[in-house]
Amino acid sequence: MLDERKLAVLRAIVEDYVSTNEPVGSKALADRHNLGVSPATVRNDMAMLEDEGYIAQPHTSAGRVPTDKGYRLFVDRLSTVKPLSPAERRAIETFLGGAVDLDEIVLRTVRLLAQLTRQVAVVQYPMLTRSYVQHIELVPLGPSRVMMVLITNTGRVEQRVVDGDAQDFTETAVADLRSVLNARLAGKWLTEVPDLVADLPEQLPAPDRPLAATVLSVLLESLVEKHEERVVLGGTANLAAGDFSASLREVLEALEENVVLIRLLGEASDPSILTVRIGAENLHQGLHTASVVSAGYGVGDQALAKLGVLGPTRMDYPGTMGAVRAVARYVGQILAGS
Amino acid sequence: MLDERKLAVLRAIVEDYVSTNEPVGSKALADRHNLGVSPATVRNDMAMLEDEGYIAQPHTSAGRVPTDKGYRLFVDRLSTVKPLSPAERRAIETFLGGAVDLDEIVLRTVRLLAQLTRQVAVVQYPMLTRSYVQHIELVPLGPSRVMMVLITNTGRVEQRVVDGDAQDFTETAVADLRSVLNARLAGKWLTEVPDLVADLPEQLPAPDRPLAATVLSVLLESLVEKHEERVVLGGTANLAAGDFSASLREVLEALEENVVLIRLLGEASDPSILTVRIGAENLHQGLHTASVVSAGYGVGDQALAKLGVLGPTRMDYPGTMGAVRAVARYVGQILAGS
DNA sequence: AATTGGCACTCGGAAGCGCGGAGTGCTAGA
DNA sequence: TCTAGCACTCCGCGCTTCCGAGTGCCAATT
Repeated sequence: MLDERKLAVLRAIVEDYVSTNEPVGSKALADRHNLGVSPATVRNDMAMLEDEGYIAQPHTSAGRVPTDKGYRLFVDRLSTVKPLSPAERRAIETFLGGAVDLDEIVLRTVRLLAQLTRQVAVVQYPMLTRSYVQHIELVPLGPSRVMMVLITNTGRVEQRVVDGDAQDFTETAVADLRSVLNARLAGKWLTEVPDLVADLPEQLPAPDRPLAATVLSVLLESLVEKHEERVVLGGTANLAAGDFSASLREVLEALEENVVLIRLLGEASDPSILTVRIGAENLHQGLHTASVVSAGYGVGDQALAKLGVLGPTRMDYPGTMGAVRAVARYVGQILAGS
Repeated sequence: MLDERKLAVLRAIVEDYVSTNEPVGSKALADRHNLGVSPATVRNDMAMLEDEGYIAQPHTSAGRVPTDKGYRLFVDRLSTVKPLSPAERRAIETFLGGAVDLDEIVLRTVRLLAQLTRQVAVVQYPMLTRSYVQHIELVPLGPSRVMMVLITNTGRVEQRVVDGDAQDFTETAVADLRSVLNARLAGKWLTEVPDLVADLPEQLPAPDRPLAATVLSVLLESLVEKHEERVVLGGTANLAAGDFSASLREVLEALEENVVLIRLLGEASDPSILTVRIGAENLHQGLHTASVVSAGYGVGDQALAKLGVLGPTRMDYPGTMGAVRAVARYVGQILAGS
């Protein structure tokens, strides 16, 4: 059905349309790309491609524009991820290299991605569930208030204030609980934590139990609740440059909701496997005119979180994919090294 | 020069233009607002107002539009802050009431402001410099790594990892330093901290000094560096609704830079004193088509930080000012209560 | 002296018109 | 199966026209 040449035509249409933002016609196509056939032939192919739903014309007697389905085919079979130029690679290295703590790494990453792709960048903080406990600290704040600080190997810190209403927590009880918790949990995966502490209150001397119960409930809560993750946005200004004008409001609204952003990046997959969602493939209503290119990143073969960019469906997929993949890899390296 | 009626005309122009977004002419003006004079008279006044630079016409033979200077006069002398409706007050209370920790208070505040004003909301985290030390915690992470956690009375937590290269920090040295630091600093203003710890290394036994020096340098650094504050944005989607279309990119770019946002809110002033910056009064280049309404908020008469909204110069100033003032007050109350 | 009515004038924006050109589909021939 | 030719479509552009809201000015009125 779709022979080699028809695919070449589709590829050419996508490439031209992406770079010019104008419907592309048979003549221009046959000229610019040396397909070795006449415009008339190209027209036939285009008619076929249109029947199959890969391209469409905005109005009769205009050129063709790729449909979501067309972009899909292009991404799946007609394009190869474009590696970055050496200059870009160097830029990444120097730009990310200077980062000191996790916050800064994430911040720089998002800026870098936005700049490289000229689109909106989204970076998720490394997931708690894929990390292990480095240390748990309990800090007495007052007679019945304790602050719990959970530190993970990825450099992430979660802190919560534990309020025990009128209960009195003694210093020694706090100290005891701290050492027990660390003995049990240090080096363990966060996912194991609930099991590991289930029987803990019973094992403690009676006076310590109320404290332990309260602290544990907060600890577990923080594991569940915050593994809905934090995301950072950058490059929103790139939305102003064309394409979205009509649906701009919807897109901005979607980007304001963290939940939406997290869903956007999709389920975690292996690092350096690229996911591309085109147009209506995005679950969220307001993003039917947008595409998302995302990848997991992490240390080794373990995905800690995802990052990606969002742009119009009319997007330079090979280039964007190259940038996302490269950045994901570098961030992994940086994280591993720190 | 500017008699009572001319001012009334200016007020009417501003109000009409804000609500209709169309240049307002003498006829419509004399009709809608019962000024008791004929269109011809209004025209004379308008000519005068234009000479003085309070209004301008987009092109010959069009209605008049307020200039920045016109808005300025309107805000300073012709309008009164519009109090919120009881329904809105209740909405604020219930919306902010449910917040549990500082992060959530700030988040809800920014959403609330954005929704209430239908503009972009900016909220600054309570300043470190106006807070006092609640507790300092040191957590050993490894042989030569310590985490420092600084907790302030406003519920804010700063944490830093202190890396002592190859130096060995003993558990007892850490414990000693912790208790000394807390004895000296608990309850003290953050601004006093540098003085209070200046002579500290010398007063400690020799073996503890390297640790103390390293930790202190990080502590001081965090005070200086992070008092450039964190800000949170909300309601960016409201930018899509008109007015900015041309300068949208610039505005979005400005909003991405924290430094700009902080400057935007201006120097801290007393709570519930409203600051209004109109058009070119904003320092930042890209924001010459925008206005900012901001206010300090805090507990008692102490301003901890600022919050505000950003919108087009064509903005409902009385309403916006009312909303900003009300929200600032409520946030102060909430903070005081927790 | 301030206000008003009248009047001529201006100019932007919408509506209508014509036209060129890029693009298409179709058919007949290589 | 591809190509050349041809008739047809329709968008976008520029041109004109026209309408009306709005202005400035002046003379008359209070």
